[in-house]
Amino acid sequence: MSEEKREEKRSGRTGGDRVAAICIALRRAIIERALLPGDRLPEDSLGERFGVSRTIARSALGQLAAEGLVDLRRNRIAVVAVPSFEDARDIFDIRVDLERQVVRHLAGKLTEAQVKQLKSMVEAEHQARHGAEGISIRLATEFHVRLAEMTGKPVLIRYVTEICYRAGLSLAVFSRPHSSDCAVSEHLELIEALRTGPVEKACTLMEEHLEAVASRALLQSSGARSRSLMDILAPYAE
Amino acid sequence: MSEEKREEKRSGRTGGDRVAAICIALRRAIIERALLPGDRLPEDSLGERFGVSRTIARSALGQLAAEGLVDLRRNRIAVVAVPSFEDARDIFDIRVDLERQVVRHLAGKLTEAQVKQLKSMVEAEHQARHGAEGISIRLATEFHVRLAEMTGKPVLIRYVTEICYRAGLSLAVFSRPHSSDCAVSEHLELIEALRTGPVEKACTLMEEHLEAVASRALLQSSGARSRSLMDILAPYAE
DNA sequence: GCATTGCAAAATGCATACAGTTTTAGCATG
DNA sequence: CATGCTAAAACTGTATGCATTTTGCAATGC
Repeated sequence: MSEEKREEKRSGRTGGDRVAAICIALRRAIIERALLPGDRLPEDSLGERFGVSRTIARSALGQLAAEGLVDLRRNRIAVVAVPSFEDARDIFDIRVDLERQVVRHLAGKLTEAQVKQLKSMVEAEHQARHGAEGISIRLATEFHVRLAEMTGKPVLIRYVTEICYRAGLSLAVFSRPHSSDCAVSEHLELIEALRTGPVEKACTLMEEHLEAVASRALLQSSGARSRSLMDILAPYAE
Repeated sequence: MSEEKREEKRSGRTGGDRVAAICIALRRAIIERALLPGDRLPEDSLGERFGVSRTIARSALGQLAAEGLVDLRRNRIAVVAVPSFEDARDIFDIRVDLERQVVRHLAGKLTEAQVKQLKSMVEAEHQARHGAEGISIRLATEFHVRLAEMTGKPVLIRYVTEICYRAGLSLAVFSRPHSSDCAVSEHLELIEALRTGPVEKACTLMEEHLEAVASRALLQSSGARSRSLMDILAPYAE
């Protein structure tokens, strides 16, 4: 019996979905730009890092590929997806439609508790704005995902989440470094519009916000790096 | 371009032509209502039917689960997804947005060859309208998917395809049997509007068409059946 | 009659082995 | 120094085996 198995038994964990755990870790690494588009993701190293076999790592890669975050080519090492400029444009177009639906469902219907939670998330964004760029981007993304979650509509949540992560990945390709991709003030205005109600006002605000985010992504960043996958993922392996 | 190749592009997965082949077969069986919501899909039987190991069957099920066509629960047999009424409503809401984008991209820009191809597809629908109900539904779905493909936008194609299949699955749950879910004449009008051009007219037509499809789905069909998975899939295993 | 228990069969979760392909590294050659 | 060749290393594709969990069903008790 392997070390991991013993650990599992001792901690009482029934082997709760390890594929999902890896997906979550990788999504986070990608959205925080710890993993950049094109970075390689060999099944072996992944499995080793997370203490599972290739089977599990492979399954996680398949899942992420279905979400558009990973590129799989036959007999080739998986890589973090590299969205084309056209892809990025299409992703944002779809994102606008989806998030408009979120706004329509939420405008004027947020509870006090929800408003409070959203504000605290924006506060966290504010705190992080001079720290690591990756954290800011993740927090901004999580704000949008949280909004979707507040609709309570599983299908909408799923698509908004996916498209937000893909948008974040696209920005990693096309936005210049250190451009604040999601202005904190815009999120605050959005909350206010959602709280006070008029649907059209809130929709417009969301559209303008997303269009602004997309517009800020203009220059292409390159940056050859030589980093170790094992090191990058260290903080993400549970 | 072959069906499989298109599939590869759409899902971004080349990993295993065999996985893709099973996905295609199952999608088709589901959209044709040969497989109904709730039907069980054991890895063993699937693998046996398609001549592959459980590994491959399992991977295909994972892919379809990511697309919302299959329900996976830990340690349980996979089943064809059973969308709730709310899911169905949300799926159609998203579908309207996505297909509106398709229309906006295509209106007034279709080539003669494309118009011809679309018309021939509608003709096929017309031919099939008194045959097996499943075939009609599949052809109608393929019409919408083909429209999306004509935009040449991979991201849009992927989401429209997925949402169309999910919509078809939803109709299997909620539409009464023998209600023609996608009127042939509406598809013809749509082609005409796309050909002659005015974007707004075409958009409105698409919205009305999809709203009509959704509206026709009112009663719930039940139907306990005792059928063999092996038999059902016989015509779908290449 | 109906709920409950127990057990064998069935099915999944996961690791691993092996075959086949791609990538890499080293080395010889021009 | 660049280029091409070759063999080893690295990596993926797939099947299979074992452990664990669920399921079907008959026996049991109320």
